[in-house]
Amino acid sequence: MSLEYELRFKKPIAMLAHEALLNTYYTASCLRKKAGDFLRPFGLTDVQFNLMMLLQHQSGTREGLSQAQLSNMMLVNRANITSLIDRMEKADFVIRTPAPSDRRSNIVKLTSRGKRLLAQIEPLYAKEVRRIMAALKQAEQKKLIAMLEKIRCNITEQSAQQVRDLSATRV
Amino acid sequence: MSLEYELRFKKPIAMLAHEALLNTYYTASCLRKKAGDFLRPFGLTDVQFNLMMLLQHQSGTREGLSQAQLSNMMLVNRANITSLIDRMEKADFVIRTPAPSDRRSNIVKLTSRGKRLLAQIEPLYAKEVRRIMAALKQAEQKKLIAMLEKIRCNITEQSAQQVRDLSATRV
DNA sequence: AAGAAACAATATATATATAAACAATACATG
DNA sequence: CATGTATTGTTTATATATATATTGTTTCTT
Repeated sequence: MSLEYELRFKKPIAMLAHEALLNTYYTASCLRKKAGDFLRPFGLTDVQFNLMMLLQHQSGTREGLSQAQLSNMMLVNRANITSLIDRMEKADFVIRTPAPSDRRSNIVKLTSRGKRLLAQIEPLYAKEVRRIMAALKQAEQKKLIAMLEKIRCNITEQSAQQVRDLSATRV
Repeated sequence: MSLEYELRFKKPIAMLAHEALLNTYYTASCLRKKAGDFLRPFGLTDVQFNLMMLLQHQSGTREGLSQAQLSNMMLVNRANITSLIDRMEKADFVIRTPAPSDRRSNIVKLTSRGKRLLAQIEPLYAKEVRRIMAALKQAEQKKLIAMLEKIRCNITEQSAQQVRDLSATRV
């Protein structure tokens, strides 16, 4: 099932590079939509579940992560972390506690309700992830990861033109 | 540069399948952010540019596409298409015209301003897409596309459990 | 130690995503 | 031809994304 077919395009995508890019974007979109459908019955969005997973598995020696750490880990900027955690605190999934060492910082932790819910969802989620990604053999999954890493590497790298533009503005 | 490193994870992602999924999602996110940065100086968002590209390259014999066609092609639902096109019409990039055959339907077309802007941006955009995707050889790009298609195919497919659930509700 | 720079969280504004409900129109079928 | 059903676009409500500006803290420099 090609992208063109799925999106009912009338004409093929002219550039292979563009087709690869659009496929990446569209697949991520489909994965998000699927995650949303899966999580909705539990009263969670994909972003909220992601945050809870981070709190559960990426906390350091002490429980919890600061909002800044969370926003770095989630691709969600600080502005959104505020309202996201507002909503999750209201739903009693997480709680803010002041950081002992830095009065600017909040440590976000899972509540017992959050932990219970996560423990319930996680095995089902893992099973569904495995089912979907079983489309690819393990070696293919590794290859996919490597290719996507290469692309990200080229995104961050500035083009020669951009470097020239920047140096021009500095004059 | 692994995902774990880029997102400053303290612990590795336990499941390969999950790592592949998160890589897909994160790479798409980076691509969108890059597109946003690239298009902002032109006063466009990535979604708006995408819509203009569809109007330019996917119109049939007659110029323009209906809002329903556009929303199918964009992963944006009808609700959003309305406000999206409101904004773009306000900015004089597109215009709604009544469909001759169906009084429910609007045909959306590029304005001359929209066409001029697109003509200006498109070659620069194509160049940047080629630069980024040059991280992969052509054969690799094809392989990437094929793998992503396989994943999407597994997303739409219902799991055995879901089928059981559905048939249960029908009783 | 005082000021500058960096950082954490919040607030605000705009632009998507997504679902759900609704009105107008088109269509299928008895 | 009448009626039920599907489709198109709009509206509303909630939840992200994103950038920018602001406030309170911390850290770095001198």
